[in-house]
Amino acid sequence: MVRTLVFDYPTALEHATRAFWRAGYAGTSLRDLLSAMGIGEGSFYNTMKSKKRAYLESLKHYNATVTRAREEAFAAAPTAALGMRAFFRVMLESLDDPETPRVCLMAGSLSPDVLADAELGGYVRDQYADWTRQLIERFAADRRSGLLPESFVPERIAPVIVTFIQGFWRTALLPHERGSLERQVDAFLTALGL
Amino acid sequence: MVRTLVFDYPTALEHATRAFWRAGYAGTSLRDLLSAMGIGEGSFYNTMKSKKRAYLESLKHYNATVTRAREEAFAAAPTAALGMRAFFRVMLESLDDPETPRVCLMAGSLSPDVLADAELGGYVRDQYADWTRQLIERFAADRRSGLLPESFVPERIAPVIVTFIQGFWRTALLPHERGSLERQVDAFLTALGL
DNA sequence: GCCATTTTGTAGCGATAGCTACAGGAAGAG
DNA sequence: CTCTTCCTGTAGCTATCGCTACAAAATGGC
Repeated sequence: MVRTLVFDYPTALEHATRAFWRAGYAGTSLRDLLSAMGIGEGSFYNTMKSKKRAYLESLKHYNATVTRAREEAFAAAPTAALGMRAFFRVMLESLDDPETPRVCLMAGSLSPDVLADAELGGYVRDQYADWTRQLIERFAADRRSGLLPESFVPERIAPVIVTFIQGFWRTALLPHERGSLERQVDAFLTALGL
Repeated sequence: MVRTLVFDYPTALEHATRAFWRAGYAGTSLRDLLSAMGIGEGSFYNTMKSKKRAYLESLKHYNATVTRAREEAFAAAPTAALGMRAFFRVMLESLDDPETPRVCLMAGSLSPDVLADAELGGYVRDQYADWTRQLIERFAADRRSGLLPESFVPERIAPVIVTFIQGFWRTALLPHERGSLERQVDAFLTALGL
């Protein structure tokens, strides 16, 4: 080794993630990204090699932090039903914070431009498949324990929840009075028997 | 008047609509649009004046045809519950047609780039507000007739359906075996009591 | 202190974005 | 048939896209 990196990689990745989080993949230009990260083209292409890879790394970082916090809220609850409520509560709370973009980086990745790329699309698809599977397993466990009725079929309900969440983030883009989305979530989960 | 338009405006608008429908607002370049419409820049800016206005006209045309067909399927059914089933059936059938884009132009307009523009965003917001109101009124009418139970609160359920539909079109972007989305819709509507 | 190696900033690449200027052609009015 | 009016195609505008070439700067090993 001869010369060391002058910038802090984790910090730069964090800033890149927030830039993508705010404006999406196509909506964030390389110049936007660089000014957010506080580095120049030279450093960027030396470590990231492409905008696409930067997005992939940002997605992984996002999932390791933001998504993880939601999953932990879900897992920490005593029942799957309460876990689901906790999961949505974390999402709703993020909408109260003006510093946090009113979108989800993962939900925003369910778009034609991201899915068109083989590597990005593959990652996103895998993540959603994993996530759906985790929901199913947790619901199935609760059903075996008698915490959920026999009529509750995890394989049927889990995908509906995943789909609703995609709609949730779209709806969050529209102006809403405080509590409107919260009521929607409550009505939705109540209808599902959660 | 001295010289008449050499191209057919309705046909050109139809082609423009399909181009936007396929690739979205930002995803459709002016060159894409022109080749789809079969006209040149001169004719385009003479009648459309801007890409933004072309998109707005395309949105209106889409709503007057595609969206209208869905709403008519909803309205023609004997009950709101059956209407909702019919509404989703029209959407699901469009997914079977390889010629039809696996997206909804209106749902795709619920995106930051479209909402960022005051005129486009205003139109989209109004359409969604109108649509939600129509759903509520129809549900309320059925409830008064005793076709829906007292526990069914239209103001609570209608927004949930609108949100779910946004997620539906996102989920439709992912590869699914035939019937998977159909089962989701059935599970969702059944849970809502429809 | 020097050298080898890596990082850094600058400057600019070709491609494409949405849009405009404008000459030339077509058609109704007289 | 001519004139006036408006439509149409071409050519090119400025700006930005993601990315690269490359020289200068910086640092650990010796």
